[in-house]
Amino acid sequence: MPRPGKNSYSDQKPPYSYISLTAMAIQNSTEKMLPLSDIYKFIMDRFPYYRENTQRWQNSLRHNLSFNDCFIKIPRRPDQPGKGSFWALHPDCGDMFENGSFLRRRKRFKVLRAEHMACKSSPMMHYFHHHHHHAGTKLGTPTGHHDHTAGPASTVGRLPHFQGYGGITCAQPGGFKHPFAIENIIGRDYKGVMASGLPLTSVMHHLGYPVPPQLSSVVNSMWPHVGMLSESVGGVPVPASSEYSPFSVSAKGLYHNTNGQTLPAVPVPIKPTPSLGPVPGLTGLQSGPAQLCSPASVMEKSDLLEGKGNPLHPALLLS
DNA sequence: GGATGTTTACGCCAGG
DNA sequence: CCTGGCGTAAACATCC
Repeated sequence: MPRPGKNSYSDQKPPYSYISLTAMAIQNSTEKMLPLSDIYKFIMDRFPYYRENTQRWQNSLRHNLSFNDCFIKIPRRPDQPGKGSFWALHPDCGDMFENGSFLRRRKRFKVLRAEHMACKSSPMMHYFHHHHHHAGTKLGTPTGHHDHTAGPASTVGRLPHFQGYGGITCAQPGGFKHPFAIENIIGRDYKGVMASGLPLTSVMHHLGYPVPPQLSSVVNSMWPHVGMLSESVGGVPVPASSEYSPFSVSAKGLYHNTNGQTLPAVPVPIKPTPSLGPVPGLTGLQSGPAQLCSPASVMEKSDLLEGKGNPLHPALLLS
């Protein structure tokens, strides 16, 4: 029984990974993208646990942003001052927490390495025919430890969904050379953008450069953070309500539902859920600073420690 | 110089 | 027991 007062259970470590915390913050934003400092702020506002040891967890969080392909960096427009880039969710990362656990995903989202190479050299197939075998130069850890960095050999051919930006990103039919030199437009940031398989047009659009309408419609359909520039998307309906679904990391999966199957917007816990419904409860967060609920509320908190079990957290039980 | 990104390395641990 | 996801430390680089 936690002492009522300064330190109560509410500053236990929340049962969320940095990835889920960051995804929450991004999804909660109206533009679906946030600068790093605002991600920090979101987390610290809602989780007292993260008001301490900031150096430690913020380093970890930055590591996650860079390391995980599910996060993409979007450069600031000239009219948007501030430090650092915006961070958004890769449109193809889908529902990363469909297993109901916000601590561990079923599978790490990785962008095919071949997609990166395809941007540099059009014939790409020979890349992983040769390279992934003597990849010991850089990707294999020197000690022969297991491959933490999930190199291309382990992911190639493993992602059935990454299809469809290739046409937009760099491999336009007939070897399309982008009309504007993107390297000049966005400077050194183009590297990170291209490396994440980000559609070229979205960057151009975001930066205020003209984008052919037939391309921008595709872009808008899967890039809500680039949207708002043209509200009517030709032919592709953007579900307006689902973008605010509680913790709607999965909502993006709806945008390009490959087949008829639509994913549930709300992850349903598979793990033993001791009490309460499956709603992870982020519903009221989309607008406004969302006051924290009083610590008298529902949680069991006995098994919250170390994050085992129920993915609910009192700080998220809002609205 | 501090904030922001990138990368490598390693330990822990849950699941298959 | 092995694999892979995650957290953490740390050493950089870059940009304001």
